[in-house]
Amino acid sequence: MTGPPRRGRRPGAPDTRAAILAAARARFAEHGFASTSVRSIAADAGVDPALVHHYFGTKDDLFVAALELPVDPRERLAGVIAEGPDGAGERMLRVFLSVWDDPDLRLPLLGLARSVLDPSGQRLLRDGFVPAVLHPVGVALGIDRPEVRMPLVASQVIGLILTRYLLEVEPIASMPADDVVAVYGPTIQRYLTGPLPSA
Amino acid sequence: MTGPPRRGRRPGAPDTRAAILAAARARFAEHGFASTSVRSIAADAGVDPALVHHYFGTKDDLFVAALELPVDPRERLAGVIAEGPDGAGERMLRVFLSVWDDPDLRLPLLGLARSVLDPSGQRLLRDGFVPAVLHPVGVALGIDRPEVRMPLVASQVIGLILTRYLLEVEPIASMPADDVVAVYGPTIQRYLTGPLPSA
DNA sequence: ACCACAATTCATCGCATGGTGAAAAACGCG
DNA sequence: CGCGTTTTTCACCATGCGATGAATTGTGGT
Repeated sequence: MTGPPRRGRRPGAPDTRAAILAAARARFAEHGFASTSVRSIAADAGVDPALVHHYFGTKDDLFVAALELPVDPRERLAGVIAEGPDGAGERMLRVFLSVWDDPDLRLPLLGLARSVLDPSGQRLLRDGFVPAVLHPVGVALGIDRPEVRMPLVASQVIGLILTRYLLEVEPIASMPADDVVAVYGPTIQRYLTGPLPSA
Repeated sequence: MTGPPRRGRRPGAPDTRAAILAAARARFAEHGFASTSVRSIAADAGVDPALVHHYFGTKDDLFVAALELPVDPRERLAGVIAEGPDGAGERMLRVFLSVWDDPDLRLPLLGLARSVLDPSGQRLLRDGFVPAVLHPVGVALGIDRPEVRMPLVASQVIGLILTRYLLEVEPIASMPADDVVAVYGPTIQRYLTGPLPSA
């Protein structure tokens, strides 16, 4: 594969890059995009701010580099679809919880979620997550009026994520995943297959 | 009542104050606290930035002045309590919707909600709204384990408010209030009086 | 007309931010 | 060693921010 002599990555100390990425992830996760300064990230990484800009470009570039998700969330939802609409609410919920409890995904997701209220994140959620991730699941499940039902699902999932992981409202934040599924599962299920007004 | 000669408010043009307040409300509602600059507010009001600081003090002072709610939200919830737990979910929902549809409250509430993810707003919601507004309602309703049930209610209400008024996810954003109540009422009701895990 | 006081503007200060380009230090290889 | 590349730092720039205090304008009361 490596045609030419492959001379990249010579010296033995480019883990600084990783340090910067880690610091960026932590900062973005805790304070969101707008309230995070490149300088603070550099300080956390013990590095000159210019170096940050040297490795990753602008602050936006750093943001997407730091918050890039290792896996496509849609893959994880495949299992939900396979078994049809019965119990799909509970299964979806388990997928979301397992994703958020994955240590590799936690910080990137927090970073994205923290920035959900400024314009870019707003569009990402409204024009990206709901129509590109959630809606297809509804279609694949074969439920009626997915364009109505999936936003309803989103409204509860967003509320849950927000209270559990961002605001850390007790006792939701420290509730075992099984209890969360037991409480919210029926809600999601009702939004998926229950009655709708003016149908 | 006015003991001394009452010499206040001499000239006939202090509606500039009101203009500043209106501009502040609009800006805060659209961009939140952090992303709003005093200068932009002054520009909107057609006024020098220093004047803003002259009337209202610091930016934080302006924020609380602009977002002061004309009424105590708890008053509006009184009617919900009176009739007991039956149908309380639907009644609570109607109260929240009527509050958010009140033109006088809309901008202040949006301003508060937009700032819900930075530390101050986070505390306001987690340590203020839930324990000081929602929890007492649960206690007054006489339901069991209100410290668990009311946060559940909060998680759905927050998700609904967010998708309907902040993110404006369709079709939730343009759904008639009656339909909203029909969809979410049973959910809230189940959180109030339905089964709980490990009880 | 004059004066006191409120309303408003001007000119700045100090600070933090994102970004840039050139210089310097560290390092591997021949 | 000494060269070339990479890594890292230094010294800046332009901008936008919140805030301050002095000056200016406007207005009403007497």
